[in-house]
Amino acid sequence: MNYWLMKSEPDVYGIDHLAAEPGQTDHWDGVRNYQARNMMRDQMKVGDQVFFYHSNCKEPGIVGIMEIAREGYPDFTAWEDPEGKYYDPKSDPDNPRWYMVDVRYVRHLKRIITLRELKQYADGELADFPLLRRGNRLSIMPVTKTQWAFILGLE
DNA sequence: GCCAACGTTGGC
DNA sequence: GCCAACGTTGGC
Repeated sequence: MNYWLMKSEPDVYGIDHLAAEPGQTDHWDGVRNYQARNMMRDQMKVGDQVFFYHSNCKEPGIVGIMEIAREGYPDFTAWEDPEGKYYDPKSDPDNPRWYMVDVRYVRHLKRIITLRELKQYADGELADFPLLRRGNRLSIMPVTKTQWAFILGLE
């Protein structure tokens, strides 16, 4: 089993949105970055555990856990609505450029583990954690089993 | 709202 | 294939 972290802006789609979905499951659409796409398309497996991270907000940090419910498949938001935010004329059903996965809500953390707190371990236990790397902008990143356990231990 | 960092685009 | 221009991300 693999571990991941996925970012979303809570004003756009936060963990409470996911928890309120039917079956507490939804597709993770709108990723338009090749590295992130490759992880969803090629590496994520059903049952993988994922940290839900709130970005671009007052208190950025890890707010909960979800799991992969369906493995990579074409992101139809690239073509369903030409006026849509995620429309990309270079992607179509016959030759999809973008992929997504389905995620299922597991639980909220007992408290938000903030980016500020995680940074305290940037030179220690979380030295290789991509989230803390300078200038990092990846919206999806792998988490090692060790990092996963350490972060959950902070809860 | 600012702006540093980074990815993508497109002219050459 | 280089690289300047541009757009986006995301912390602060």
